[in-house]
Amino acid sequence: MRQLPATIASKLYGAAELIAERGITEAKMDDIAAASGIPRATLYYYFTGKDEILAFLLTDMLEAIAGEVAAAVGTPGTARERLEAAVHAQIAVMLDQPAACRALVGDLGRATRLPELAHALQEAFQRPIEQLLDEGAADGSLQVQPHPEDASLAIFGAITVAGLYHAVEDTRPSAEQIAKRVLAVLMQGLAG
Amino acid sequence: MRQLPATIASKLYGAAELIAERGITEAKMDDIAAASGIPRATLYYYFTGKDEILAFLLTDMLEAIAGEVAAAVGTPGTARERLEAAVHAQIAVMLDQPAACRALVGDLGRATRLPELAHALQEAFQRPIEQLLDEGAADGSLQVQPHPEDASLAIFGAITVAGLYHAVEDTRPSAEQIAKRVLAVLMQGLAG
DNA sequence: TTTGGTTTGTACTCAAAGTACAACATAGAC
DNA sequence: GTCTATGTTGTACTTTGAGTACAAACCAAA
Repeated sequence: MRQLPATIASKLYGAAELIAERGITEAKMDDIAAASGIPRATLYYYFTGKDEILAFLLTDMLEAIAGEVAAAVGTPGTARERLEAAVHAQIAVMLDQPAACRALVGDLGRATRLPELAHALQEAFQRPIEQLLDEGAADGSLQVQPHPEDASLAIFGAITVAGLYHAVEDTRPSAEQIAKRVLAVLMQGLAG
Repeated sequence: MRQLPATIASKLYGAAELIAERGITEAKMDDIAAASGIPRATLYYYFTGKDEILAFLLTDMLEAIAGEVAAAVGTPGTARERLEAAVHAQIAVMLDQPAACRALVGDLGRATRLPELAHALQEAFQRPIEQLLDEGAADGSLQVQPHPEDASLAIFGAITVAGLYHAVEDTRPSAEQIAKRVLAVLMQGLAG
């Protein structure tokens, strides 16, 4: 995939809705060209094929999430406050591009190989969160986690599924609402 | 899709690994036939196409999860104990068919329309869990949840992502291990 | 042994992904 | 200005594989 001009990148989001609606298989290259306003030949000039278009959307979103999460983690405050900020950040990014989210859940396997995704996720999300859990254990704002990898995975899952669900359904509460509710469960726990 | 003989259904799982590895697009109908030992023409006799094969794997797994979860929920004990049992049950089902899980995350959109999945999930998982949360609030074993829908979504997400992650990676702890760790976070919460 | 569903092989059609390539546009370099 | 690189796009072509058609064989039960 060639270095992508910003104009093209932004136009592509115009096709995300289409891909989300039909799935990448039913969204023909001609349709994507029409929906994005980028001629078919140009698409093939920049991308090796359909899958790479999806891959672009995915990495774009992962980078956005990674960036926002990193920013939130780098903020001053207790580990707990920063964790809350990170959760808000991820949900905000997802709800910012609901169509891309829907397109991606539907066709994840065509955007990336799953083990690579797992790896990218670790870098973008798990690692910073694990660090936060560590720091929280130190500053007392969070509990000590015997298995921080699994804890961060559970956190990521809770956020992501909640975000995706609200991106798929259109009954969309604000990002703040969702984050608040997910955090309520994650922070307080379920036990009575 | 015609009523499927058990012999065919079971053979299909033999193709799940292939589909997981290559993705449904790269797994050609001929390959699926070869991998499952079901002749191509027979596949087309029972299924309208590739997607329906995937749909079969999905509904099969959802039914298994729904069944096990329902059983766990129907058990005697406090709501909390039953919730823990339900979590164990879901993870056990997922790790029982890791290949099908991987195949499905990769190509969810070809197995079902996403809104329908959201709906099926509500029936199979969210509803029983919400009920459990209610009962837990009543018997004191679980906290009162102001937004049980979102709470059950977060629970589902935490479990599912943890399960999928371990199904994709091959560093597979036992279902019990995973369930225990996810539950530790969910029950105790993160706050210090 | 006949009838109706199941199972399977073979041959065919057709949509669309991807490729090839030429024409045109644009912008620095000289 | 004109030359040259690279970017942009239209058009025509190739190829792959999904799905279909259909007939032959196979059962199982009436």
